[in-house]
Amino acid sequence: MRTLKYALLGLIDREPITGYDIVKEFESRVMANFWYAKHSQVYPELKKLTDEGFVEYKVILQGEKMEKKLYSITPAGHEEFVKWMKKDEPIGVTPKDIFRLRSYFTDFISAEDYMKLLTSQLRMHTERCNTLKAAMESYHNTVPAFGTKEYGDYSVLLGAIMREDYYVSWLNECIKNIKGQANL
Amino acid sequence: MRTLKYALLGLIDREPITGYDIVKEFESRVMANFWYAKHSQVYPELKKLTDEGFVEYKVILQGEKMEKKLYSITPAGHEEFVKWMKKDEPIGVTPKDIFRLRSYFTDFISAEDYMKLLTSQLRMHTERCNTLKAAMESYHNTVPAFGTKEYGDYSVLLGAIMREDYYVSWLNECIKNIKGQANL
DNA sequence: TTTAAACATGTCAATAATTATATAGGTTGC
DNA sequence: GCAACCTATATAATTATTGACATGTTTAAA
Repeated sequence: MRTLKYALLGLIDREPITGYDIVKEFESRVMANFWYAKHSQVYPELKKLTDEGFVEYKVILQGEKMEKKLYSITPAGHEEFVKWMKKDEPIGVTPKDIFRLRSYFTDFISAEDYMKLLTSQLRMHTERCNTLKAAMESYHNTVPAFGTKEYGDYSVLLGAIMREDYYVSWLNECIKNIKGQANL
Repeated sequence: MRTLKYALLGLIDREPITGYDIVKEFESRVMANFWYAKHSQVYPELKKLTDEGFVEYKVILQGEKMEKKLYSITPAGHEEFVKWMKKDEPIGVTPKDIFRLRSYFTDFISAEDYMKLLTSQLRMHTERCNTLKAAMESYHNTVPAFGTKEYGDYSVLLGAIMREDYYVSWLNECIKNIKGQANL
């Protein structure tokens, strides 16, 4: 399906951007909540998109010698991206989750050991949740206007917070269930 | 990290099982909620696990001629699996989500077109959610005892329902936000 | 001034995962 | 009898992803 292709086209369509800055976007608080790629995947894909005529670049200088490639979208690239944006896709397989895999096999672990894992997960997800909620505060309880970049940011941030909230709830539910049975 | 390895070891550790039935487990209502693999990934992995001495198999006959391999765990395999079960791992990167990628780029789509996608997603996730809730009814509001296979099933099913519930809530929130702005 | 961190781009090998192709036996119902 | 579907295993080709290797520049702080 080559989804990375569309992630790159979208970013480049917004404004000209370098490969390096694309990677930084993937590492950002907002984008990392639903997509990411390492630079070793991004640079080859940019090359491919250039070959296909969806993007183009001009070399600019940073300082005296250091070159960077500023990518921008071509008309063909914009068309390709907008076409993909409108496509309604089936939800497909649910994402993999290693901790759930362990939870499924709890018949091979003691309640004590599993409880340690649960509380550790709870701590980590609570922390991530708090980070996301702190980021949300910059919106001051106002939903940005649809059609702006800010609305996209807001919308996925809201989704990420809700996801972490539910995960924390699930972990708490598991802890409660086991405590109710085993007096730990 | 070779997580598939541990998914297979766990299934085989419970009771001897064929590759075909492992694939069926991955497609089942319960396991598909957190892990899956195609047969083309499972068979080579089983071969590898056999070479490594973590599992072994005996050939049995189905009918007159048809052979199948019944895999069972070795002591080394059991040890390897239990060691992994106790391992506390960082939560790592959040799972990728194509619909969220589209939501992030809503500045390239009309409110009408995006609303179509939202309602379609809502329909699909609601349906999945209802299927999961129907499966949950078999527990008759009773949490199975920790340490049983049933507890593992219950625990991940609960998590899956909570996940779909939150996703539906997020979609509804998005729909509400856009309706509030655009009078669609 | 030197040095550490960030900027900037790339390739390669290995692993992980998907899709497609191949083969063949077994069961059910019409 | 045979078609449709399920059981059962396997490989090939392709795509996705990671981690390591490789190289050099610029900036800001110590």
